[in-house]
Amino acid sequence: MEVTIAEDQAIDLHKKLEIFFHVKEENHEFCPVRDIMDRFGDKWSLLAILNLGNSGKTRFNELKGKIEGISQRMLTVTLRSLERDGLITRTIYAEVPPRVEYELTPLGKGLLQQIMELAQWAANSMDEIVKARMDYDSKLQ
Amino acid sequence: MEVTIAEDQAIDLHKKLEIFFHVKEENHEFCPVRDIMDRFGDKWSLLAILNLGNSGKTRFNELKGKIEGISQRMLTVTLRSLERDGLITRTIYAEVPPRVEYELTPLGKGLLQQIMELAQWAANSMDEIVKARMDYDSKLQ
DNA sequence: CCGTATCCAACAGGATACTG
DNA sequence: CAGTATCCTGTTGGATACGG
Repeated sequence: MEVTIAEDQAIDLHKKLEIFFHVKEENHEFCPVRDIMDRFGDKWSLLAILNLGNSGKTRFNELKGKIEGISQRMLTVTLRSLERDGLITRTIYAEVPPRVEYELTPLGKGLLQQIMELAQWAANSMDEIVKARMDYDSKLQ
Repeated sequence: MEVTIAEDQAIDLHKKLEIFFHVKEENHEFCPVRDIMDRFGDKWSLLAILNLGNSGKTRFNELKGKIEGISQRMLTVTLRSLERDGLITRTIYAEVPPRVEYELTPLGKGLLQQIMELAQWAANSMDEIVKARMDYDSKLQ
């Protein structure tokens, strides 16, 4: 029974890969993995998404406090990029002092789900990776 | 019924986020998202994993041909890094000319599954992102 | 064939100072 | 408060040449 499930998953994965590579051949310019990495492979985007997911509607400096180590410049750059891609909204309130709030769009929440899956895999696999790395390094003297 | 499912998912996601941020607080040095990006946020790692998943056991230059645009240097660097983390194996055959084959480990196959999920999300969301971007840019004159 | 070594350009991103 | 502008450094990764 377990074997059957594993086999089904393997077949399913292989089909996905076939589709994926087929799409790639049809349209030479279109490669989802490259696109993912180009858009979210920077230092701060995923962390911003994650914190907005956890906190809901959040102000600029509030967010800056939550994302440890980010500079004001990079938070601005990151948020503008996410806004441009339709992953977050930016709401300006005409007050003094000014108030600006950021929030995930439905699209952004979809990405958050994917990030969480990946983060969970990473969390679960971390021990194994660290162990593999130590083994590898120890064999180089 | 649909609403119930959506609510369940929202609750599930929120629980995951709570756990995630709780872990982060307990161990200040441990942040899966940062770790993911540090390890796989480079230009070539995910593409290498993806191609090894599609092709199975693959030789160095064979892989170089499949990953469009990668230099010899970067393929070496990328493969070494993945090997160090226990995601791929490197098998050297004592022949002339030398033959070296790379293959995903079970751990690497697990990562592949995650990548595929993310790639599928990206593929499905690409139209929406492109549209959002065009809207954003058009509003800047 | 499968690398390593060296050099170098491009760019991400940090520090700092200034504004509406 | 929420940015923008400017400068500057470190790292990524491409090109090239060479070695086992």
